[in-house]
Amino acid sequence: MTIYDISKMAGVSIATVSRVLNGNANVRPETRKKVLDVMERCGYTPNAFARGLGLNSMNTIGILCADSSDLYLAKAVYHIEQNLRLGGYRSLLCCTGYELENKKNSLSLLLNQKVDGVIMVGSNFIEEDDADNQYIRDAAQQVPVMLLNADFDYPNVYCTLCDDFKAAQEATLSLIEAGIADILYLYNSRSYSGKNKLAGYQSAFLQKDLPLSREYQQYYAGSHEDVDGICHFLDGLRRSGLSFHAVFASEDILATAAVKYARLNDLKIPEELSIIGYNNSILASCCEPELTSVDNRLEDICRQLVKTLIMTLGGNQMPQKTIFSGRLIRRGTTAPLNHEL
Amino acid sequence: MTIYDISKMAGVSIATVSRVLNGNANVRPETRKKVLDVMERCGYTPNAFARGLGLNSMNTIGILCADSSDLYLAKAVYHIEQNLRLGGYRSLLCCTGYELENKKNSLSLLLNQKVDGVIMVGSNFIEEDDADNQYIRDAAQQVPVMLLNADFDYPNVYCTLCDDFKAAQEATLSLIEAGIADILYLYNSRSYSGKNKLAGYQSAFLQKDLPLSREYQQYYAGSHEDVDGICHFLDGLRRSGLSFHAVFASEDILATAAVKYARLNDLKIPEELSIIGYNNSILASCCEPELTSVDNRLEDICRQLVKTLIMTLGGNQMPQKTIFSGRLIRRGTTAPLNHEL
DNA sequence: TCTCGTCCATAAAGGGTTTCATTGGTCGTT
DNA sequence: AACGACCAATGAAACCCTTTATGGACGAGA
Repeated sequence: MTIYDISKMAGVSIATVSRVLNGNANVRPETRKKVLDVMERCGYTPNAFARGLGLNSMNTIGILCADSSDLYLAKAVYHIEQNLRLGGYRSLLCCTGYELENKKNSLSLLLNQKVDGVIMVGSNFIEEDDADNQYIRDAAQQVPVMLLNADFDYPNVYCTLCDDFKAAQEATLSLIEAGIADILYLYNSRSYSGKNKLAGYQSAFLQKDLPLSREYQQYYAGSHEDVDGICHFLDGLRRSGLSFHAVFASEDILATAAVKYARLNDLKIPEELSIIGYNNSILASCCEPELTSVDNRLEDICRQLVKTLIMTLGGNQMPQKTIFSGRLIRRGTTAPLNHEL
Repeated sequence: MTIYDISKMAGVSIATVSRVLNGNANVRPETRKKVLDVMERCGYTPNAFARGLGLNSMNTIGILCADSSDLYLAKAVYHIEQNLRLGGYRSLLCCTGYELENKKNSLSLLLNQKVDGVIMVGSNFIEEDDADNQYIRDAAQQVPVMLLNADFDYPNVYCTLCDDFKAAQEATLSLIEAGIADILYLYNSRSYSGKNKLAGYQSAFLQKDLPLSREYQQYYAGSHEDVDGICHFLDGLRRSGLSFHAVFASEDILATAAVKYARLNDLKIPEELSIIGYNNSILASCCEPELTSVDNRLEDICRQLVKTLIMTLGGNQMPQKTIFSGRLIRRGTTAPLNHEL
């Protein structure tokens, strides 16, 4: 069942059928109806490959993400897919892992598949050594490249992100203003956004004229999902003599581990240990007490990112950077406002 | 840069170039090398659309899942994508939500896109009223349809699943054998696998000649992610006079809420309340104590499912049903083996 | 009559795959 | 040595199904 069959049955040429398919205005209403009727009757759908060949597009966007089973990335992928589909695009998902070589391979896989655009989910796609980012610049030569939560200045690369610096600063300030100065910053990523969070934490101390100690900025190198490992890590810090009355974590899972650590060591939350997480994920509500966490506007970011992409593909000029403000969601692991210890 | 350019530069016909591209054996090694050299030098990659048109396939599989931000479904999608990519296939992701109409729409979206196969992730794709499942049968007419954790008997439909009945039975038995008879079964899905779990729970009571009470089988209708809502739900049950010393939940999130409920009510785990979850997700390790949970072999299932699909696409005859056995992972929310209350 | 729009058809891309025919060489037979 | 059978390697051309540029037919208005 091809466009030829339809054209014959409707008594018109294939060009007219094509015009009907593509909503071209130059078709008399009667003709249009006739063609549509035949299509309907035959259950005809145009061949997607032939269409792709003709239009050089199958309305497909490539989504790159390191690990779509990660709570945060999964949510991002979900919202992106939703928005893309509503905009008439399909989502080709590619999980790359965290190694540069794999990221490059996955990217060229998508480009070979002739996607109309690429979305990179997570700031881990920006490499430390800028020379390594050539693969992004190369891709941007072919299609628009959208970065979620990363910042990269290059033509045809569009960034949509949360101001993690400010959000982290605000979260840290809220702890300081509650009278806590020994705040452990616990993080597990040195990506672009990871760095910004750390910088935000640091800036809060500078702003309050408090001393900043390297020992209070701890990087956890283990698996994202190893809650016990994180607990032990915290335990090790305490045993090594580090004393802290608050933990600010770069991810909810780290904060969750901190809650568990407090539980295991009979520390009262928030009186003896305040905890702030990041991402405001479902883990926040799984904790007892519930986690205070930074909401980094993932849903808004995804919506805006896809909107920018679709507009760009439509030939519109769009801003290359959009920044959202995070916000602190106060729950049970921090003292309520106006509360003095 | 087309196959014509390459053929000219290499001094062969396009047929030969195509043969080289597709690994056809009937090409002299020197000729092959010559062509490959030219391709390399020109950085040539064949046009995916043209290829799709010629082969009627772009090696793409459609993945349908209700909500890829759901912890469990996200993991499934992740493993499926990994295995597909390793097998040389691309993944077109489509999140459908839980409404039949949307599932149908998403499915025809994928079929119009001419995917080589469809994977439905989650037993919620099987409808209660079998007439509604016509959309699956229709799809199976066009491409192989793979169901994850669902059972559906129809030509060209392949099912890979966990024996949830047995796993749930085993989990329930382990509680009974620890001396607990008032076991609340808490579930939030009436899908195929949800029903099997419930039946497994029931059968354990029958097997032990214990009375089975409707009141101990509670369906939670609220949001998957509303931990507080679940807590309140449990609280309501207790207040209404229901007494239970164990909770067996059809999902870890429900079990997590039960842990929280115990915490809020100062119930000792597992002495006063034993809890078993399902899926053995990361939530299990976020709890304190850690959740005993049923591991339903998701990773194995995904691997097998994709293997079956790829073999089927390769023209091999494959079994239409593969069943894995779940296993109970004992952790802190149940009494250790040989422990008598 | 000439011009201009509207509607539609013809045919040419678009870039591969694949069938079929052809060539040239190897091998076995007589 | 001559011949035919057979096979590996290759090329020409058909085919896959659209989109779209070009231009023709036709009717209306000047």
